[in-house]
Amino acid sequence: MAKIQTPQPVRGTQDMFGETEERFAHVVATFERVRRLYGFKGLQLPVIEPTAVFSRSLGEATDVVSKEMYTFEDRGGDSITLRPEFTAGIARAYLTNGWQQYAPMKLSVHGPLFRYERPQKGRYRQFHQIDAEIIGAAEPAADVELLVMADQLLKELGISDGVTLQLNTLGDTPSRDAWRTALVSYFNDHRDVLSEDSLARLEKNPLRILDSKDPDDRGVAHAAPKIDDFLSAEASDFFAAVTAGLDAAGVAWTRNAALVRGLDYYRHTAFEFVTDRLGAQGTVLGGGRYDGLIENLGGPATPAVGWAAGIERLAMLVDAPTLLTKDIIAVVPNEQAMESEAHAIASALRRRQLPVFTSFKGNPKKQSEKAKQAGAVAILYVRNEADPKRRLHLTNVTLDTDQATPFLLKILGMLPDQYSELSGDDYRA
RNA sequence: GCGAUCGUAGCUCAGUUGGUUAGAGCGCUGGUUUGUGGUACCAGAGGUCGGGGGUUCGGAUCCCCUCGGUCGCCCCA
Repeated sequence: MAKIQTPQPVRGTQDMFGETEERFAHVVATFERVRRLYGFKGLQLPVIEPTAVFSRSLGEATDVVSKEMYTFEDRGGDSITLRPEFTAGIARAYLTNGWQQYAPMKLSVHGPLFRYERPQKGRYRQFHQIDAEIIGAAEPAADVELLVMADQLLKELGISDGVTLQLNTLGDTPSRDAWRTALVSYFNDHRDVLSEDSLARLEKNPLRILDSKDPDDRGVAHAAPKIDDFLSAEASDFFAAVTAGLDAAGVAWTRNAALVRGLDYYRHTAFEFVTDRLGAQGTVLGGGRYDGLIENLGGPATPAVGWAAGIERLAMLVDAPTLLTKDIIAVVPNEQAMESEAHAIASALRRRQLPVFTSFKGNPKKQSEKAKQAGAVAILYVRNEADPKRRLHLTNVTLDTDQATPFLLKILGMLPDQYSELSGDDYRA
């Protein structure tokens, strides 16, 4: 009989467990806490959307739309896409639910996203982001609040040290278009020195040449026309208001005039929190203002700002969590006959909110070893004694001597009434 | 899509210029010892050497193809 081949996981997906999972959960929990501090409402959105949601809003020519989307036809013949980002889906929900009535809206989401790319460090085909958006606010104060929140989040995660906020403005639509035209003409005059990649960018996304990694491009890119020379008075004032707001809030930032965003819909503020600790994937959180997006989806002109951050990338930067469950104890029956009583005691303690480790099998010694591996601070042995008062014994494993007695009394207080006494000893000394 | 690199037991890895029955540690199972102190010892199970093809008397080892992991380019969080 042929051996059954175990199916392998889909490339670029991950099974998170143990420390990896704890780091991930810690990032999400911290985000959920911080976004509430700023009054952002939570959202749960579909993972699948009509393909047009993304193709119309991100720009047909972008890599995401042209070659990275998981798109398929469903049984009814409709073109469906697994979301490659949050913003477009949020904009769609805003329009189809009539949320204009709530504007301005502060929204947050987190969950899986899908992009068909070659996996590498900090990059997966199914990856996860946290995301915050303010829709329907044209004021620079909205940009500032989002950035202050991002800054606080990174600080609370304890990863702000190696991370810097890089800030730029892309101007309003007239400014951006004028700048873009100037860039195309400038780079066309310097085709001879541009790298092969950048020649392709010149056709598709000339702004991208500015942050090219190719040494050949750096010189020309550095001398390229600056957005500042094309900013309208309004765009200039807007950016000044944003930077003034950040300064007032005590958020550190650096200007990066070469910072551009990959997707078409960005205007005005563009920003990235960048680190050098993640190999090729330096951006840990990125976003900006996208005043044109909602119009692209057939809605009214609606100003909006937002950012997203890769949970996996944040999780890799977080210090190894020392958040192993505190005060977990193990309940071990001294012999087979005491097994059901031991489990009853374990359940009683758990109902009183105490984390309890139990084994399904093994002699007392094996169970004790397992308990220690699981991080139990103490082991409660259930002995085969006729007198309930003599039946329980607590052995301290890792508690300090001065903590041991209060802990024993705490456990005694949690036990069912028939156990009025609890002996104890300490093997640490 | 392109490039580099790796792929031997559940895990981390040895395996010398190609040479009999492919090894270790940890983990797992059973047992002995012990004072229920992350003890020590004994025994055991577990491997299509990623897959396919080729060269050879003989391939884990050399060659080709393929699949997968990792890292980089592109792009992006």
